[in-house]
Amino acid sequence: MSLYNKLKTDLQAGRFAPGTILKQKALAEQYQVSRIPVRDAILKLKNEGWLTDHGKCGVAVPEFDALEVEDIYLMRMRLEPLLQELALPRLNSEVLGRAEDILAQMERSPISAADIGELNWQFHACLYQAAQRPTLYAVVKHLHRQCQRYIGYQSLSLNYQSRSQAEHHALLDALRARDGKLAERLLREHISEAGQALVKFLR
Amino acid sequence: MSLYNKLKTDLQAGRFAPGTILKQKALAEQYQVSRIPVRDAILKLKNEGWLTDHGKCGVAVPEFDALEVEDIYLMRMRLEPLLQELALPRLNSEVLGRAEDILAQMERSPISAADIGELNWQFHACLYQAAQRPTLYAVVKHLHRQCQRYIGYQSLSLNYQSRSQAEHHALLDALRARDGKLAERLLREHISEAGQALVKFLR
DNA sequence: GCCAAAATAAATGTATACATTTTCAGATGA
DNA sequence: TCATCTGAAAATGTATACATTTATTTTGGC
Repeated sequence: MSLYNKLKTDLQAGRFAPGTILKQKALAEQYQVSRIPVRDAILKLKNEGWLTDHGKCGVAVPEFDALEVEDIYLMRMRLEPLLQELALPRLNSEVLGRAEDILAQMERSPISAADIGELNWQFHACLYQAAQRPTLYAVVKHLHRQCQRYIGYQSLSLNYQSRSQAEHHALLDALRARDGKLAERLLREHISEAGQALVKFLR
Repeated sequence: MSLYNKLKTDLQAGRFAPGTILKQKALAEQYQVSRIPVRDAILKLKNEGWLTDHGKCGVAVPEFDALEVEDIYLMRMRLEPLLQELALPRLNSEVLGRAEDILAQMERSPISAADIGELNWQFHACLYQAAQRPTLYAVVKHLHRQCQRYIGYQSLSLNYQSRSQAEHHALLDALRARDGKLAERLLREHISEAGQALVKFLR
């Protein structure tokens, strides 16, 4: 496992408080490697939003930023329905079945908060990939990953989780019925509600 | 000037044919540096779409991909009007004046194709930045930069350029008049036409 | 002659050492 | 007292050397 993965895991787990400033040398010693792999990992993590430049020297673990979350959800609300629409004609029973399986997995308790987030993405990703639009998919995936940074810290209320799960089932039904308009609306609302819940939590 | 900038300039100028496979050692010798800065530059350029992984070994200059362009313009059509709408209430005479100046610069001939692309971005960026939405702005900027890769190779027809410029003026007028609906429609059409022209050119 | 497997070559990943840049505490002067 | 300059310490950038992984060629067997 590369240092990049280790560092990302630790960031996702919240082992570095927001605002913490990380130095290459300190990280190298902490993880028992030289500074070269540290530099590589930092470069990648900066691109993914897990770290930000801190002036000319060092990188910082970004603070929580409600405005950033708002932006991300605004974008998701516009891009994900588009991607789903492009996927709709290509959704066959195999893909729909896989989506169903993932939903079933999410209902098996107990399950960690981090796993819920991952499975949630797996569910949508499985549908999105059917569109065979790598570029659009890559951007949507990137936005999801950005959200993970925030979701990782909070444990979603059980109340929210069950509503979210109901929405997943409704969405899947609409897709099965080839009701594009309905599916689009359901997805937009699904994202909107998740975004509002997260922004509310952050303030 | 860092190697990253040098390499990017050369890629933007089309000095590496699409499909070319680049090796770290070869690049290091070509640019007279060690492999460390080469690795850093490659990592960044991969993230920006200027290079793609080539199996387990080496990176490739990506081929032209009409589907990628289509995706990018579909996204831009949905994100840029949103960003402009958020910017509208904050557009003051200073920002509008700067936008006007940039338009004037674009009309000064002669001007290179690369400069037109850059000025075109400056025009929209100047308006977008007024929204003060760094996250949304960053994604839009990224999509623009991706387009540059394609635009760099073609020299736009004069016919298209004059129409595009007329659209810029119409857009600016709508913004000055605080007509959000009109500005949104004009921008969406502006992007749509640019996308269609580019996709048509690529096929 | 063709395929598989070992040996060789080449490319990338990483460690150490050194160069350059940036930071910051403390001295100096107005 | 405050701003600014300066020099040491610290951080990042880069080169070289070595380790590991991946690609290619060669060789042996069928």
